[in-house]
Amino acid sequence: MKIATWNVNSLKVRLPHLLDWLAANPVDALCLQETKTEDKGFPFAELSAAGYHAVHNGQKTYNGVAILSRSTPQDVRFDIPGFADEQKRVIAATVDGVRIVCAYMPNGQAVGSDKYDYKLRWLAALNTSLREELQRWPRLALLGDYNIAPEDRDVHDPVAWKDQILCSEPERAAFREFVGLGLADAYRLFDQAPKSYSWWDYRQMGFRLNRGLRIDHILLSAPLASVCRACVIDKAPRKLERPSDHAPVVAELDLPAA
DNA sequence: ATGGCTTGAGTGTCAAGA
Repeated sequence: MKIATWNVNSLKVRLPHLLDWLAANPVDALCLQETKTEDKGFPFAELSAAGYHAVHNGQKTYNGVAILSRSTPQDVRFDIPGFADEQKRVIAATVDGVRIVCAYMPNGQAVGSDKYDYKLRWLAALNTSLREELQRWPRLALLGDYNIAPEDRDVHDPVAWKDQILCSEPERAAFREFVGLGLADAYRLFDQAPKSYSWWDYRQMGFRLNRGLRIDHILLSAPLASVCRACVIDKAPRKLERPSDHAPVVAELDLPAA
């Protein structure tokens, strides 16, 4: 079974890239972030033709998350239980017996801003909700755009980014709190090339100069981490014309797919 | 350089991303 996450930065713009990528990478579940559309603009028909079910927590202009899957998604849940939030950032579903939680975590804009406070409250609320989710579904994967670079090795210029948004210590502590739930960073279960990132700024030739951050992650509960065989960042779509600024991340699990 | 690109909204430019 293969599971993946990709912040597409507008599904309408990126649909051709998405369909091409799915054809070349037939994963069993794909989490999307920043669909930036409501259901009426969501390409259910095109994805169905490509062999994928889709569940979507949509929002116009900003945010919006979806789970695509080959098998029928079950027990679909939206948002964070008990956390009042107008922003559509979470959708969860069970696919082939694996609980898939798709999250577009807040950016936070700047350390100390109102949005930063919201980010930290949001991260704490998600953590609380995952505690219960794990009780019910021990085989759980938390995939998405975390908007957190967990360590300095996930940052192209750790000195310039020190204590900045995406890299601040409270954000990194929140990431470690997810790990503290018993989740493992799938990417770090394996040897990886240094300077591996999942996002590059559109400006200043960020991708060509590999000025990036690793902020898109797949965290796996212990029963899944123990059967994880590989985790890769696929930079190919980032090289296309009009790319998303994020690359997909894929984890391969030694589990039967439907 | 509260900048640079990109998107969506909407037809002016601005908010937001990371």
